[in-house]
Amino acid sequence: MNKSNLYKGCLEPILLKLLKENGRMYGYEITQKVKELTAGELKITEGALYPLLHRLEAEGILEVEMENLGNRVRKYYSLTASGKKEQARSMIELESFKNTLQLIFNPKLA
Amino acid sequence: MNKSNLYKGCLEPILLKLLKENGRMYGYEITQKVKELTAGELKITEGALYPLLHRLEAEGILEVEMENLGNRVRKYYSLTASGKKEQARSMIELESFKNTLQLIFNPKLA
DNA sequence: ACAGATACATAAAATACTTATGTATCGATT
DNA sequence: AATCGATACATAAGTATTTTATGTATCTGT
Repeated sequence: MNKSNLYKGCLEPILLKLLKENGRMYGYEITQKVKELTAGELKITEGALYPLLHRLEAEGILEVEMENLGNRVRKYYSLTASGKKEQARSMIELESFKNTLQLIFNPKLA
Repeated sequence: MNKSNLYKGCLEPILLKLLKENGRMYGYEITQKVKELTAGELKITEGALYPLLHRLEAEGILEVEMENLGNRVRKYYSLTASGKKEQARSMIELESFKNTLQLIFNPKLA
């Protein structure tokens, strides 16, 4: 995902957040959106993204709609009802993660 | 390290930070300190910690002093000069990580 | 006609951690 | 004196996530 190890484990929450914000997105669009949002700091690799999309679809968290562009196919993903719950849970987990890091890295502020 | 995947990649920065704050620490002490600081939220496992300590020592980032407690041995680790640089670098990386996540999860505030 | 962008996909390797297990000492309790 | 939980080290197998590399194919602008 990136030069820094820190982003490991963040791809799923990022993906869920983007789908929540944007309704439906396709893979390539997601990679571009993240690059844009982070001014190039974070680059989602396709090798990480596509398998994740497939897994989350298999788990019923995402659903797919195929769309034809002339001769190409585009696969739009969106959150299912279960996916929306999972997204909310994921955000709570992220909050907790941030708070925990605060406790270690900014003990004065705690 | 924890139930959440998010902490992956954080162990090294946490360790370096603790050693910076406390001068020198031994493995078991580190696991207890993290548990204490985070009120039990984050538990460093020994299976993750000890190999990391060994690796960082091999890389010249940490140095060890053995200490005898009666019949037991305790291994105190501290940052080398190179380790101090690495610690500083690691904190900058963590800041950048936090800022990048902001851009994705709190786009309004950016 | 070609290069670079768009758009999907997978497989092997690397990485980082979890889980399980092992050894051994120490202190407190029964 | 025996047992248990805490202290203190260590490693190995398994799992999960991501990187790197590779592949296919279309579209767009030059």
